[in-house]
Amino acid sequence: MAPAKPRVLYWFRTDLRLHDSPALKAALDLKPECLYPIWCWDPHYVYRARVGPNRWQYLLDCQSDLSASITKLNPKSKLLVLREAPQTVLAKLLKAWNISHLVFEKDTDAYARERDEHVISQAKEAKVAVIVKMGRTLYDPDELVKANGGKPTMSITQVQRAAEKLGEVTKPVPTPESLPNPGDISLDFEHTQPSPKPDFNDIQRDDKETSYTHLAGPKGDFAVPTLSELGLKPATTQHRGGETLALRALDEIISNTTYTATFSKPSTAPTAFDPQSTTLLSPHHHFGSLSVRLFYWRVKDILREYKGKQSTIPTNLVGQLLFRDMYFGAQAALGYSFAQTSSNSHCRFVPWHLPSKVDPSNGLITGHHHIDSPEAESWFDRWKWGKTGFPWIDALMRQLRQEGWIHHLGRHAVACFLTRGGCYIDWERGAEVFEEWLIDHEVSCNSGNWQWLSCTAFYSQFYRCYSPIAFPKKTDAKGYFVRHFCPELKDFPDKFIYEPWKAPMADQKKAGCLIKGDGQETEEGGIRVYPKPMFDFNARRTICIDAIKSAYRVNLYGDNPRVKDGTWRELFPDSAEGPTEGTSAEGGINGEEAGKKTRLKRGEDASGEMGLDQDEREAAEVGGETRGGDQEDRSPGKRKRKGQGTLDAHFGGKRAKK
DNA sequence: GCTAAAGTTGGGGAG
DNA sequence: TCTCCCCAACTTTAG
Repeated sequence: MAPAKPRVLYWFRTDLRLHDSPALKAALDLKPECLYPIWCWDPHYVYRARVGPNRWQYLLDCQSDLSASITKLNPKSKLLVLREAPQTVLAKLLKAWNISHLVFEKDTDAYARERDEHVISQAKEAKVAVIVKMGRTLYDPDELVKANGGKPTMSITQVQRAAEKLGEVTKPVPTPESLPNPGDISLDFEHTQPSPKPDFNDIQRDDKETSYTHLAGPKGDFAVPTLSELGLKPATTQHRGGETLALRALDEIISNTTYTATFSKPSTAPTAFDPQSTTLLSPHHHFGSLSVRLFYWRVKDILREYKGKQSTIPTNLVGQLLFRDMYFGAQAALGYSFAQTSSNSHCRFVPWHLPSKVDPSNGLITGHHHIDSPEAESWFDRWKWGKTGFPWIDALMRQLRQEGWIHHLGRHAVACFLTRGGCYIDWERGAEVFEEWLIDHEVSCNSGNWQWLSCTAFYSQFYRCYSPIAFPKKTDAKGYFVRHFCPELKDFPDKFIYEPWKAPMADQKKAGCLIKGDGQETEEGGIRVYPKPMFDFNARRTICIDAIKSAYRVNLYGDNPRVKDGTWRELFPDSAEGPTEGTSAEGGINGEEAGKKTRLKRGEDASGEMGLDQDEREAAEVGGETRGGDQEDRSPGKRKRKGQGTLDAHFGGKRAKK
C-alpha cells in the first residue's frame, strides 16, 4: 500500500543543478515527507561510452558541487551516489526505501530512452508513480518533432517554425529554498555488479576500475567517486564543472551587455584561447549544471533593453541554443540511427575511408572500423594526436586533448579536414574522438555537427572548404594559438607559422625546429622536430570535392538497403571506398575489403547489368522510383560526367528511395 | 511546377 | 583593416 505522504526518489541525470529544474520542482510540489536525491553510477558511461579523464572530472565537479548545495539547503541531505546500473538498482531502492514517487528529468537520447522505459515499467510494477519533466532543452524535443510534422528537425528555420507553434520558451522556475530530509538509507539488498566488457575506456585507465566494488562507495557513505577509483589519470583541463561556477560564468557573460547582445558566432575568433571568444557554457549545459532556459531568458532580457545594433538568429546566442534544440529534435526523431550513417534516413551515404563495422544483429555501429586504406589509417592517427604537419589542425587537436574544449569553428576546421576537406575519412571516426575528449560532448550535437561538417546532413555546400592556412590567418596572423599549443614552432617567423615546411632551412635552424618526418620523432640531435605535412592540402581538397560530388550524384542515404548489403559499390564508377578513380588506385585495400570487391565484381557480371553504361545503371538502380520527369534531365547527352564541369543539378536533387 | 533567394560561420581580390 | 563582391555551385524554401 502506498504511504499517505509521498516519499520521493529524485534521480539526477542530465540536471546537476538546483536552479530552474522543472523535475525537482515537481518533486517538491508533492510536499514529500522525504526526498532521496540520488545518482546512479551507470556502467553504460563507465564502460560503453567513450569518456576521457577531463569529462569525468567535470562530472565529478558537478556532483560534488550539487551535493554541497543540497547539504546547504538541508544539512541532513546530500547527493547519494549508488554504484550500480539504474536498470538493476532502482527497483530495489524503490522497495527498500518504500518510495511512492520516482521523479526525473526527461532524456531523449537513444540509450536513455531505452533505459528509462525499462525503469518506468519496473516502477509501474511496483506501483510507484513516475513523474518525468522536460528541462534539458528550450523545447521538449518530442514536442518539437511533433510540431515539425513528425519529422526530425533538420534546419534552423524548421526549428523556428515549430517553435512558433509551441509558443514561448518556459520561464525558469525558482530555486528551492529548502529540501526535505532523506529517509532511512540502509541498503539491505544484493549489490549487482555490472559487466565490464566491452570496456571502451580501458585505453584511458592506468589502473584497475574499482568504482563498482561497493554499492555506496568504499566508505559506504554514498560519496562521489574519484578518478582513481575509476583507474583514470588526473584530468589535464583547467575547465571545471559545477552549478556554482556555471551561475558565476553566466553572470559574468550577461553583465557584459554588448558582448551578449552583439555576439555573432561566425565572427568570434577560433584562435582566441586565453580567454576564448565564446561563452564556454556548453559543458555546463551538457551536465545540466546550467539551465538553457535560464540562459535563454537572461539573454532575452538583455536583448529587450539593448539599444545598439544587435546580432540576430541564427548567429546570436539565442540562435546557438536553437541549434542545440535542432540537434536534439533530429535525434529524438531518429533514435540510435542519428549517431551513425548506417540506417540513418537523413544522412547521406559517402564511401569514406575507415568505415564503421556494423553489428548485423541490431544494425548499430560497433565502435570498430574497417581499414580499407593503411594510408588513411595513418592519417587518422596523425590527425587524432596532432601530428598532421598542419600547425592549425595540430594545435586544435592538442588543445582538444589537453583541455577538452575547442572553439566551435576550430571543430569545423578539424572536422572538415578529417572528412570532406582532406582525409576523406568517415565522420564517425572523428565523432568518436570528440566523444572521448570533449568535456561538452553531447551525443545529438556531436553527431549532428559531424554530419553538418562532412556535408552528409544539415549542410551541403561542400565546395566551401576550410583551409588550414588561410582560415586561421584571418584572426591570428601571428600564430599565437599555434605557438601556444605547438610550442616546438614558437620561434618560427610569422610568415611560415601555418606552413612551416615552406621555411628555408636557415629559418628552421634559427627557430630551433626542423620540419621533417611523419611525427614519430620529436627531436633530432638536440633540435626539436615538427612533422612535414602529411599531404598536399590543395591536391587533397580537389580530390575530396570531386569525390563528394560523385557521392551526391549517386544520392544514397544511410537507410538504403544498398548501404547495408554493400551493393552501393556498383553505383560508384570506381566501386571502392574513398575518393578513388580506379579500383585500387589509391591507398590500397586490405584482404577483407579486396575479397568483398571481387565478389561484387562477379555479382555485377552475373546480373547482366554490365551491359548498361554508368548513367543507365544509375538511372535504373538509384532513380528508379523517382518521378518520371527526371528521365529527361538524366539523359546521357545532357548529363555531364565527373570532371567535365558542372553537374546536372536535377539528377541528385531527388531523394533515392529504399 | 517554376524561379529566385537563402542557407550560422570559405577564399581571394579589389577598393 | 574592413567590407564587398565574385568564384562555383549544393539543397531547401519562399513566392
